Amino acid sequence: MVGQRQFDEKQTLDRVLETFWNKGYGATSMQDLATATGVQRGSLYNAYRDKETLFLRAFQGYADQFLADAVDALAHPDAEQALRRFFDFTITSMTAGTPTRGCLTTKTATDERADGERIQAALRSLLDNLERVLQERLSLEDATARLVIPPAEAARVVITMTRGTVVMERVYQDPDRLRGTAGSLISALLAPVPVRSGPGT
Amino acid sequence: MVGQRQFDEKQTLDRVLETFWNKGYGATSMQDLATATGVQRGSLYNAYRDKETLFLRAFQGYADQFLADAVDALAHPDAEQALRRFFDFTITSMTAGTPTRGCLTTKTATDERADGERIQAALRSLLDNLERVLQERLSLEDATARLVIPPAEAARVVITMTRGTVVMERVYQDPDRLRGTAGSLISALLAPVPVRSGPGT
DNA sequence: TCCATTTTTGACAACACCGTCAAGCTATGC
DNA sequence: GCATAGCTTGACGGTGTTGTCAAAAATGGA
Repeated sequence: MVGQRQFDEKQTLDRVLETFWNKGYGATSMQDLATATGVQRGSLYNAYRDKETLFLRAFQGYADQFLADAVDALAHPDAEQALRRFFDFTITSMTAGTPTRGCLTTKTATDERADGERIQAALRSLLDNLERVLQERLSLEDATARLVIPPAEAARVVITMTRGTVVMERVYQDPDRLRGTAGSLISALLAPVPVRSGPGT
Repeated sequence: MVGQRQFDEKQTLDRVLETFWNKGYGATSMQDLATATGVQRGSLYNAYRDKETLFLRAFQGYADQFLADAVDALAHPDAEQALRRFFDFTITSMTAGTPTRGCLTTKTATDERADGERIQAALRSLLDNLERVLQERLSLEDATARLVIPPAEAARVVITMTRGTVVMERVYQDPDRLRGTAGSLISALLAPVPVRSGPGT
């Protein structure tokens, strides 16, 4: 292999992701990415064809990590705790940085200039996967025993709610408020732990 | 008064609003607004100082109307129907147009280029007002009788949820799905109508 | 050592954007 | 009818953006 790539691809994609995350897809220029990565604009074009393709590369890494972290958060034996950890994870993620960076998926979804079909598909894919793992967790018996609506519906409500918290974060910049609202939703979704009067069914 | 304004201000602001709504704040240029309104760019600068001020003017009209429509939707004697109408109104609003225009408030909130303090304040104001009218409605007795969480918390959950549906609309473009998710949330928030065994308290 | 291949680099064309400004126009009030 | 204040118009400077390209540099293999 001659004429090897002279920049660290992983590190570059990390910084590209960070830049897109902070500034949003539409507002990020190739020059911004060049500056952030230390890789010349021309090299980025050469390596990734265009801005959209570069975004998709970076987004893929983000999506994989996000999904894995979500699965981790949900892996708690108590359904209520699992949900709380799930919301906590998303809120912590979106409120990192100064100023807070928000949620890359949501920012991109609402960015009029991120209207490429491939980008839309990538967003759908991530949300579909999140809904799937959430539904799987909520289908475990400890969850179904307390859920006041079917797991599939609850999963969709929770996913939609996380998207909502992202928007509220943008407006109010108050993580505690978000956690409070998430807690309220959890209270509504889960009935109180049934008092067991014996080793019944 | 000499040298009168030569364009219809109301019509102009309507078209400005429409353009911002369709394209988003950041992606709308003054030239776009000039083209959409038929008013020259220079005239717009002369009349409204700059893009942000022009946006605020147009947004004020939008916010007033939105709030009034929300109050209308909530003015139903049955709490469940009131909530359903509320969600229905927001979903209908955001799915109008082709392609669907989404929600102006949410698009603006997540637009990195709409970071002016006045814009942020305008967004907060609208959401605060919405939360207030929602809380008032949910504090009526027919609602409190069925709500599984306090009215203030429920109002915040519902507002956050509407923001979430906006994002989901961007990604999936499926109004029925949104209505379904809203319905699921309503089911969770409201306990079944209590069976009255008599004219008790 | 030298060649072939890929990357890097800096410059380029074309376009869009913002905000300003001087000159021209218009309508009101005298 | 005319002066004048305010609106309109078109052009300008400066900046930023995207994507391309030819020339230079780097590198592994023959």
